[in-house]
Amino acid sequence: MTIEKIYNVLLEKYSYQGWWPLIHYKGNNSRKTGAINGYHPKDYDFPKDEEERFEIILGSILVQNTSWTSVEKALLNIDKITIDFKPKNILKILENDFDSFKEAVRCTGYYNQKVNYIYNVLDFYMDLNGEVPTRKELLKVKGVGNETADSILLYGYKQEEFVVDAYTKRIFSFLGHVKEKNSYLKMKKLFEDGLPVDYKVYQEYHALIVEHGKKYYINKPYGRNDDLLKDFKL
DNA sequence: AACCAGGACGTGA
DNA sequence: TCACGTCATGGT
Repeated sequence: MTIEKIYNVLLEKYSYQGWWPLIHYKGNNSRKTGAINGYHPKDYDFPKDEEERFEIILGSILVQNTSWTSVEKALLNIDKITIDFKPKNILKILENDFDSFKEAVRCTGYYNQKVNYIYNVLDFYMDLNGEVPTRKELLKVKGVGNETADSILLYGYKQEEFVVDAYTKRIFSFLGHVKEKNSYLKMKKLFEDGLPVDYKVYQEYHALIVEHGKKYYINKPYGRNDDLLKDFKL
């Protein structure tokens, strides 16, 4: 009940976020905290093809504990050394020009392991043959944890899987909806139980949480200046 | 000049 | 399970 109410407050305040950003999407989308381009507010009909889907998957790995500005740079770097973002051709770059690829993603940090993670996901993706992966299958891939799996499913496959991130934990523990150290799955369930089962709502809510988190939940004590959601504290 | 970023993994209690 | 160290570049 309250979870849904907070969604409406955030949407009212920040409006539509247009996640997941895609580097080749050119629209009327001048933006916003730490973001550059590629957002597509109110349009939930993504990904439109395999290239966009795999760009989302690549981004979900690269953005682990990293700002999106760095990820966008990396994606543009990759774009320069590949024909397109089809997994087949990304794999080709990895096999034929490993060092260039590594250099392309260096700016996102942890680049040694991220390159390996990307290879693992590629390998996994090829075996799918176009099928939609299950959450359990995704989690077996080394480099894909809870949040990355849910991001891939929610934004890459329009599956109703709510994404929980660090800001989600900070905001909703500040509000008193969860205990400080609740497990990922417990928090995920809180949102999935409190919302209509709709991938568009899930996509928008997570993006709004990040936007709000960037504004009030970076510096400790978290939420100190959160004038927007203070009324919802339990 | 610490501190954080749209985390995940391996280890040892 | 759970707490903690590690991975690393770029911003503020």
